[in-house]
Amino acid sequence: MSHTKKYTEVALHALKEKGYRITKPRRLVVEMLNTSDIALSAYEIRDRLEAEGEKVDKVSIYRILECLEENHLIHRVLMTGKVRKCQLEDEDHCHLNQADHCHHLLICEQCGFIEEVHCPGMNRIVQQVAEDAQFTVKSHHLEFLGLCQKCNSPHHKKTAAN
Amino acid sequence: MSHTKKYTEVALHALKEKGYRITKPRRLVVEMLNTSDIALSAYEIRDRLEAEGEKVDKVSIYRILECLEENHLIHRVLMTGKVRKCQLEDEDHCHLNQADHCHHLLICEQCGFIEEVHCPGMNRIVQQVAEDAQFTVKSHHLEFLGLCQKCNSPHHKKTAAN
DNA sequence: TTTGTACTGCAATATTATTGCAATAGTAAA
DNA sequence: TTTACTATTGCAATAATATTGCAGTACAAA
Ligand SMILES: [Mn+2]
Ligand SMILES: [Mn+2]
Ligand SMILES: [Zn+2]
Ligand SMILES: [Zn+2]
Repeated sequence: MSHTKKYTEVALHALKEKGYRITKPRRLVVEMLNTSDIALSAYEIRDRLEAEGEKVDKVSIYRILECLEENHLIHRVLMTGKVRKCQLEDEDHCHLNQADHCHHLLICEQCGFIEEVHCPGMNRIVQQVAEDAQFTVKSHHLEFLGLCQKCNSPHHKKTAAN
Repeated sequence: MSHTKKYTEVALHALKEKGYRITKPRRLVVEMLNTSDIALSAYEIRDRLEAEGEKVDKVSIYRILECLEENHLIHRVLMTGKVRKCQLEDEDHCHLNQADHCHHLLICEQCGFIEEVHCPGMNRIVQQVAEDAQFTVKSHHLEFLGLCQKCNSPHHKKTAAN
C-alpha cells in the first residue's frame, strides 16, 4: 500500500548511485508517485504537481518516467490503459463458446508475431493470489515478451514485421 | 498463426447470432485482422484498408474493435502499447537489487488501488510455456483485474479513486 | 567557485481516442 | 420486391497522449 516517506530518498539515491543527478523535477515526480495510492499517467502527475504549485513540463515528466522505468523504480499498469493493438482470437482455442476468456500471449519483440497459449497452472495461481490478498479476481491478462522460434535461430535475418 | 479464410465468416456469423448486423466495414476489419500475422492498431487497420482501396473511417474502426472485443472475438496486446500509467515499485519486494523484475499486479477496478504480488508458481509456467512453444521468454507481465478487499465488502460505498 | 554536461523547458508536431449528430445501409416484415 | 425501422457509419470537432530538436539551466565534481 502506502510507501514510507523515506522511500523517495531510497529511489533517488538508487539513481544517484548509477550516475544520474538528483534534480528537483525527479524528486517531485518520485514524491508524487510515492504519495499516490493509485497509478498515475504523465499528465495526471503534471496536473497534481501544478495543483501543489509545482510546475514541471510534461516532456520532462515523460523523460523522468522513462528513466525510472529503465531503472526498475516504477512499473507500468497495462490493463487500465487505452492504447490498443488488436488481434483476432486464436482459431484453435476459440473463445466463442467459452465462459472464461483468458489471454496468455507470447509476443516476439523482433518480428511482432504473437501466439496464444494455454497456461494450465494459472487457475491455481489465480486462486492462491485471490486467497492471499483477499482479492476477488474477475479477469487476468498474461503476456510474455521474447523471441519466437524463427527469430531465435542464428541463421535467421531480421524481419520487417509482416 | 495464420487463420483460415472461413474464420472471417465464423466471426461475423457469431456477431449476427447476437443480433449485430453484418456490415461492410465490419467485414473489412475482421478480414484485415484475419490476414495479418501481427497485431494491428486502429490506425494501422485504417491505413492498410486504404492501401487496398477501401475507406473506413477511424471512428468506425474504433467502434468495431470495441464491439469485437466485447464479444471476445479479438483481444488486446498490452505490452507493446505506449500509453502509460505508472506506479512506484513495491517497497517490500523492492526490485532495486533483483535480477528479475516481475510485475504481478492486482488491480481494483472500483477504486484503482493496485497491489503487487508474488506468484510462486510463475517460474514453472514460464519454463513450461517456453519449452512448449520453443519461445525464448525475456520478460513477462501479469495483471489481475477485480475487487480489492475494501471494495468487496458489502458495507463499503463507492470510492472516488484516491 | 568554476566548469562541464546532464537535464530541463519550450515550441512544434505526431499519434491515439472520444463525442454528437446527420446520413446511410442492413434487416425483417409487408 | 419494396417498405420501414433503426443499427451503424462517416464527418467534424475536440480531447488525450506522446515525441523531437534545441537553447538555456542547474547539478555535481574538481
Ligand atoms: Mn485471447
Ligand atoms: Mn513491479
Ligand atoms: Zn519473431
Ligand atoms: Zn478497491
